[in-house]
Amino acid sequence: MRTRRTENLCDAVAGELGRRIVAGEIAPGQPVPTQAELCEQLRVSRTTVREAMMRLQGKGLVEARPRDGVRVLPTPRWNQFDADVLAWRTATGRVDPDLLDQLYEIRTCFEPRACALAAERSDDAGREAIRAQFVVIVDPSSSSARRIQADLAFHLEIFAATRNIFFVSLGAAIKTALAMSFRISQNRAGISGTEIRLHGSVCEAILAGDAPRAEASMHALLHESKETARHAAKSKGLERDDRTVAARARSASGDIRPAYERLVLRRPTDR
Amino acid sequence: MRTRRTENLCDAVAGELGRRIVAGEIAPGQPVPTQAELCEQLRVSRTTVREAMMRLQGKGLVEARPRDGVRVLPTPRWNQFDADVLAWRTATGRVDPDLLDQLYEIRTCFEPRACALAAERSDDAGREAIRAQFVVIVDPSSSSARRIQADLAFHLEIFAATRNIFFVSLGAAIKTALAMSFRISQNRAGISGTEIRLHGSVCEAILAGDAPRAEASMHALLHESKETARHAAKSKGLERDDRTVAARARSASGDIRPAYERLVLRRPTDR
DNA sequence: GCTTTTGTTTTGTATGATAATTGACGACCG
DNA sequence: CGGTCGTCAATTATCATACAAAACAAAAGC
Repeated sequence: MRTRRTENLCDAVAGELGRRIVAGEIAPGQPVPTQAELCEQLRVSRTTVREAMMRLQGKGLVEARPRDGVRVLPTPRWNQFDADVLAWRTATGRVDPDLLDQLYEIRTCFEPRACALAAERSDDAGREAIRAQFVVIVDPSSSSARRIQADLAFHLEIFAATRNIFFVSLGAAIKTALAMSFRISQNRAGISGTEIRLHGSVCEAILAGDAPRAEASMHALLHESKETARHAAKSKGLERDDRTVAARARSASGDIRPAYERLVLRRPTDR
Repeated sequence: MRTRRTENLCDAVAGELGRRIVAGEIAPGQPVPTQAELCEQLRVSRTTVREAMMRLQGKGLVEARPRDGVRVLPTPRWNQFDADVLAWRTATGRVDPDLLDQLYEIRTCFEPRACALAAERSDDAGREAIRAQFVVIVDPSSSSARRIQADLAFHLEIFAATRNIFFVSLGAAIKTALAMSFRISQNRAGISGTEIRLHGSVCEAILAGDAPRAEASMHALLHESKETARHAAKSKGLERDDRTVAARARSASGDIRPAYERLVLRRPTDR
């Protein structure tokens, strides 16, 4: 794997504020605490707060103006296709059924067409990458986590095979939300036989270069998996996943300092 | 209109660097000048350079590491659906035919389905907004600029009518690129009769709540307009548009200071 | 009553100092 | 000869502080 660079302070602060905002703790139009207040609350310098704020500004979450402070922008201004924003939206610990529905709606636009393009344009390496992930999915000895990972990679490899940078970027953006969706679906029952069969159909069609069938199969797969996810989300709203639960607890308590310190594993200099 | 807040230094620097990067002046994997060098080149403080860098980092354009400096990430890591990134890509002054093709490819995924959803879900206000823009498009007395603006608004209103936040956000992201595309198509011949008719067909179908027809009409419109744009882009690559040409000239000369000063209309303190 | 001025609050920018990270190189040891 | 470890230096990361600029509000002056 890649060297996992230690998350720096600015990342942590941006994540903290970003999660608070997308969770709706500060309503659109409302002001975020002033930079001076955030310095105190989070025990970091104003430089760091400002750098974090710049990130949020770049994602369209907030807007700053002198004297008025920093205010949360209306949700249509948010860059919903930003990987961080989408990840923060799924980090609340509970499943947002609205998000799930809207996500399937756009996936239904994209993924069938991506399959068609992949069938037409993929090279040997691309096809092999897709096939390899499918093998893991059907392998009965795969653990649940491993299968979820492969399912995710399967979809991402299809995007990569389209040779259209927008599809690739879209995959990266929804990656986290996709993983959440898969976790919900495969909650404990594991993946259904129907879904495995449909994955196989998609895979075969792409390998065979059969664009229409690839498109149709993915369409069917999305329909099937949407129903599964919806049922799973309704019956029980995903309650374990350590990091997520911790985040929720912190968020509920309103206390950020201890959580922040846990996050970066050290304290800023005490004076 | 809205009060156009004066662009601040950090915005200008982020834009300058962002444009350089997406224009390919610094290849992926290559290092951006160090923050100290950028301070000198752009005549701004390191604070400002760093804040701009944070914005670029948030968009996945670059990654910073101590000792190694800031390096441009490979293009698949870029957030291609970020409004700024897409705007910078279209700010080069010349039309990138590859971008145009890929853009049409994703629009073909999205927009027909958006029309179907709009036909199913739009309320009176939404339908009226779409109709109003169509009226401007067909009005023979509309100026070219006005018609381009209305064409853009027409498509954005359709996204808004889907009541799916992802479509809305997508519209905002591709807005600038869409405008560029329209400018190319309507270069001097104006909008074609066929395109006007197809716009009408889309509009009617949505107002009538006829989802399949709305979808099909938009599909046809995209096909038609793609051909038009491709021809226009081939025959002549869009050569006027003051701001754009200025940006290209600056970019070619490699001199950034005068351009930057023009941008913010004043000099930083000379000491 | 209207305009102007002045003040206040908040973000914006600059500067300098110090800490942390990490790649490169070389010393040391097996 | 080869590998491991430590030292050094370059660069970003963080902090503290000061002042500038913008925007709004209230007071002052006509």
